[in-house]
Amino acid sequence: MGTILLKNLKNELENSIRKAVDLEEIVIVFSRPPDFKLGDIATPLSFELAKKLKKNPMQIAKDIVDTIILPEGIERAENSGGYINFFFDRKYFSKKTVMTIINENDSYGKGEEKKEKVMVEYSQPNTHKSFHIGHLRNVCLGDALANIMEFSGYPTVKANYIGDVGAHVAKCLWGYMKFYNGVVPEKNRGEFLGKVYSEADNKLKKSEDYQEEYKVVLKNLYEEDKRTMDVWRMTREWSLEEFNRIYKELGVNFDIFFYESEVKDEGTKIAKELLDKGVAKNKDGAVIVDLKEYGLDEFVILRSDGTALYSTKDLALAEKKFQDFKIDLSLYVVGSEQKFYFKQLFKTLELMGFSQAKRCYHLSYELVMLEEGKMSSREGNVVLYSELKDVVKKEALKQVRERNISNAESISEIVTLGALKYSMMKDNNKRIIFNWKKALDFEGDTAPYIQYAHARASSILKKIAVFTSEFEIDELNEKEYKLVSLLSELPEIVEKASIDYRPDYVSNYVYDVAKCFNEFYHECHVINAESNKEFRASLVKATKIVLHNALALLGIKAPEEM
RNA sequence: GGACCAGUGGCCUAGUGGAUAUGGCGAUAGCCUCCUAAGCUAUAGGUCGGGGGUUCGAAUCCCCCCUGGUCCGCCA
Repeated sequence: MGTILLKNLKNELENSIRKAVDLEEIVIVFSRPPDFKLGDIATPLSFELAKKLKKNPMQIAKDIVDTIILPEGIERAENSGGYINFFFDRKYFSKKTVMTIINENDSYGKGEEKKEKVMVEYSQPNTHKSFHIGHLRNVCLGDALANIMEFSGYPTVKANYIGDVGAHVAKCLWGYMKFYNGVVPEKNRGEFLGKVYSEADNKLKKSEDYQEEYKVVLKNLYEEDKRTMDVWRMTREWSLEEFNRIYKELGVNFDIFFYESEVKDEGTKIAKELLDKGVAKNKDGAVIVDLKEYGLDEFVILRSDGTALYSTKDLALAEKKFQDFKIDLSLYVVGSEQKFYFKQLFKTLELMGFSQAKRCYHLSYELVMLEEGKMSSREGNVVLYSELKDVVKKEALKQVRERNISNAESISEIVTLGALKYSMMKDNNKRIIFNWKKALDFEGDTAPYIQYAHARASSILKKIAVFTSEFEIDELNEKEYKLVSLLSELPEIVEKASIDYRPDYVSNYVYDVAKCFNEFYHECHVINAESNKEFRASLVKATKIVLHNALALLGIKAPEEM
């Protein structure tokens, strides 16, 4: 890992300020001035000090500006209404930044290697149900989060946890055996099961006789009746095949797959052990952990009939993660409706004595909804991932063909997946109201816009006969410098995203970079540049690297042309 | 009833203690003999849900209220 210029400058500057102020225990906050003309970084420190020193903030700022010994690379400090604004040696900064990016290339933005091992659990689809656009949000967010953790230096394990047991499976199996027994669809077998599930659920609501039949299937499933298990294994495989096809298409690679069916027995054992240890207690035949003193109610960890619950299995899975995989941080990407549940789970893990319980984090996200309301696999009013992908792909293909580009098929695939993923990357505390018009929009704040900027940068570089990363800078104009300045921020953005678990920091950033590049591109010619030609070429290369690296964190490919 | 999340121009959105609130969509007016127009430029559009408070400074923190959503299940 090379030097992170911007961060180093800030550190050195902080030291200089400390010396100038000569006070212990002050927190120095930096911000960006609203305009580059005012400086490169600023601090409102004097307002903070005014209280302590009982002096006018303007005077304090002036004193600091007069006495501070600035580190190398920072030209001057200015007092502006109490703010202290610092000006970089911009040519030096630009040259250093661009050269650093080009040298580090794919590693630019990478954080220092860390010892703590992270596991990100995401996707967690249920077999025997359809994979819809709500599931897509989870995969996109989870994969981006895992990529960000890894890039910021944590050894990271990408984990999936498949829900292959439970009532929904029994419903689907009942429906299959009742109405489709022996049917093996040619293709899209997973989707077929999704439809069977929805149909079964509907019919079960309407008939008590059906209910009785279903209960037998449920019992058979729990008791691992041979015939039922055969159908279960076959259909389960259909769903898994479909999931794997989707993951492959999305370019998502899990390191490990867990299955509910594999941890339920271990979970049952744990629940009983907790009962013996006194961590849990018996209530009406069920095993519960009393969390009332933590404001978390009672947590049921085993049914009174002795069968496993979601919680039972999650306890076993967590133990496996801590003990077998030796992870230090455990991140769960799961919908926000399970917030309370995860608080209970983490508290219980803590009571079980796992030190890692404090480093468990539930990254929650809100639903993807349709304009007419919530989607429900049960109701069957869902937009399937495959439907959405096909429609978007068709539009992308149409648009690529209009542009006369040779490998239309692969480019349109890249554009399609980029557009889908990027749209899922928004603030996870907000609902996404899905609509087709927006899904087919490739302009403005979208992935294709960013990919397009990358393609243009690539195109320029191809047209430059001799590329040299040796350059001097004459005069820097505003567009050039603004771009440099933004590019210098990637390492900090990645770091912040990994600390706050916020993939959207990266998606917002990469959009800003693309926008800034487009503005630069329109104002500053590169190939026929009258000045700064070599510098601009290098700047374009650096931009391409930053766009590529940031998009890669989001799991989005950066095409050479489009 | 209790808890949590959200509320920013017509719509979507950035910003969670700092300077004049960021962009996008849509609208209007321009820019392809010039490195790809999936682009760029300009214009119009704002009680940052409402009201109090803390602070030198609040979209951001505290309190109350309104609206929408979620959870409080031996479902996941």
